[in-house]
Amino acid sequence: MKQKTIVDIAKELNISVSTVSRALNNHPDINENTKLLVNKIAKKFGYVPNPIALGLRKNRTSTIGVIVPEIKHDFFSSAISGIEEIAYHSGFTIIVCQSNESYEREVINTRALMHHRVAGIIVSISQTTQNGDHFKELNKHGIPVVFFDRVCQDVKASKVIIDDRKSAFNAVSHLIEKGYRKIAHFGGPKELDICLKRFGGYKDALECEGMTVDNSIIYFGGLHEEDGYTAMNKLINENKHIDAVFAANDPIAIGAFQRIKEAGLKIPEDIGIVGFSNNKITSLVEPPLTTVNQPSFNMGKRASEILIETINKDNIKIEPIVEVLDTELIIRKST
Amino acid sequence: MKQKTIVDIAKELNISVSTVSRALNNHPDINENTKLLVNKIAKKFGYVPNPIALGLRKNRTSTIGVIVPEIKHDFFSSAISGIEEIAYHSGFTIIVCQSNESYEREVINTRALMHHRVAGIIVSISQTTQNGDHFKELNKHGIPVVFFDRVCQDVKASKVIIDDRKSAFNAVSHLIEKGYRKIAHFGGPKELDICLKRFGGYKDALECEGMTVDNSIIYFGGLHEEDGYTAMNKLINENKHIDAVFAANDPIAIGAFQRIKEAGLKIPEDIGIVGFSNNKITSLVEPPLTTVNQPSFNMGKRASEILIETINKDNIKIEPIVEVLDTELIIRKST
DNA sequence: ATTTATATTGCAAACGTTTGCGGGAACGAT
DNA sequence: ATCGTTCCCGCAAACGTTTGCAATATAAAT
Repeated sequence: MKQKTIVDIAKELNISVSTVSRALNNHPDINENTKLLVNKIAKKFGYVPNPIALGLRKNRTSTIGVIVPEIKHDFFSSAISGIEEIAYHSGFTIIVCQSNESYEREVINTRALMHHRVAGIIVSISQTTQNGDHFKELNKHGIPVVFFDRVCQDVKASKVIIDDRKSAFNAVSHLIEKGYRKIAHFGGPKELDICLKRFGGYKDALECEGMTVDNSIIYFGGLHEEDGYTAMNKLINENKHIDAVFAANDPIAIGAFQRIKEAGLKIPEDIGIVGFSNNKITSLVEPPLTTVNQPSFNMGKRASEILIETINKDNIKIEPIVEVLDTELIIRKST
Repeated sequence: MKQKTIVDIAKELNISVSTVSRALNNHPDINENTKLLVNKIAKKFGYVPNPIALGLRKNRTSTIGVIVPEIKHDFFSSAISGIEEIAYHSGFTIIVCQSNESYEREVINTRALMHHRVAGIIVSISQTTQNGDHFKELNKHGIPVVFFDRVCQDVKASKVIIDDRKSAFNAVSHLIEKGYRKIAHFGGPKELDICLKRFGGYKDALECEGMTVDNSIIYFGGLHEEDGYTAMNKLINENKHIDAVFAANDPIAIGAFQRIKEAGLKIPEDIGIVGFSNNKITSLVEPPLTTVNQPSFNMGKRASEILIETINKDNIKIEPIVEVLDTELIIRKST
């Protein structure tokens, strides 16, 4: 079974394809009556414009590329959900790629999307990305980019972010307020800007209260559970005395959490703990974790909206938008 | 900046585009030497074939469509991860859509992917899908489909599934073995085949031990946490005495879990509980949940592999493959 | 009646590929 | 010298659209 084309419609009505094309696009040159006729036949034929032919003609498709480090992570999958939701209602489809935290793969994906002539790209960069040249290439080809959460500082593009520093500041201030005094920090990879900012917020909070930052209870590592676990493990083995942990994200917090429980220490009495992102899981562990709510779904939605606006503005150069979404400290039983 | 095309290469070498095309495709008609030349210039120009032009010509792209109920659910996002992983290494990109458990949207997505001339589609159907006609349309257009987990029985297509009945049987048998006698079942929507099968396994296990199935402690509802919570809530309010719960999936189990704890009942002493899917979270609650491990990532991978094989076999009609992946009962502290 | 403006349509090129067919050159065989 | 092969290459159509330009018809203005 073959799809009908405008050629079929043209033949059916004994008119030219150009007239059909214009009629379908509601071009003012075309007689209202023929428009009616054309649309009637189009409906009858179940005509759907071929997006590929269109893509070839316009040298651009109505597809949005999405690159994230790992699809299966809570934060990213709900962001993708948000992106898809908006895209769907605007007639765009999304192509999803994962970089697996590898710079090389991110570059390959970016190029592949470019060659696919996507209308735009939404990306949260990989841990190992130090250089944004591949995104600058996109600009040269007129493909707009929107970053979310993990942004590339040296690329001029719209960004949807949160105030990591302030959010971390609030989280740690809360710990201090609760009376915790020896607060460890389990950070993510130093290469990641957001991790540095969260670390910055941690320092701000301590200094704000005249407390000293003690480098011997600060660790930087990966973003996963095992990283939190090993950090906590070290602390315990080395007999470092702490009474609270501020983790750069929830998985790290959960890892630390497990090691703390294994050690027979009580949360929040012996050790307080706060995570970052408000992953589903944080509300379900016992005790539930205090964490910073990061509006993943909405970040995806906003990124999608901004990108689509930019696409529709077309050639008009618009200034990049930097949108900072609100976070909220969710205080639960772990502090 | 414009991408170079084979026309540019042809001009550069003063040969025809057809020769360039054939040279790049390693056609036997072409002289080895010119092949070398063409490839040299292609490399020099950074030539990348335009997938859109190719798509138009072949009336098919190298894109795989994926339709899932909700991207953000653990099970689906890791399946997508697996799909993408395989697709990436085979030179395919994936377009991801979500049906939001809506039949209508699933149909729309299916059609949209068809019009996008995807090479094939991987799908896990929505809760509300009773009818597979939209998938049969795909067959008519020669677009292969692979179902995973939630399959459409009346459509002839490859499937990657688990043995839901047997897995449920094992889970419930385990409960019985542990000495539980009044085992409730919190099922998902009856429209969903996998839920019926899990219910079937539950019954099998009871009957196998000569126990009677008591409809008053069996509930069917949604697949979410709140559904498990309300089911458990009812049971408690109505003073129904049970000593174990077999839930159709992990979120339901977690919901029940929370209500049980709220009631001050001890797990596993007062009530045993087993879930289904081995979502990340089940290992982190206290006590960790016994559950059935469902290899989501691998299901995605296999679905992807099978689809790509089918695509590459092209016109050759191959018999649908039904692949049943192994599950494993993960026994933890909740039973 | 002639010119001018307006409304409506069609022609053909273009987007970047692939591919069936035809054809010239070189070579060996007769 | 003629023929048949083999090797290599080019022409042109095709995939489904859009769009600048030309063309026709009709109406209005002079």
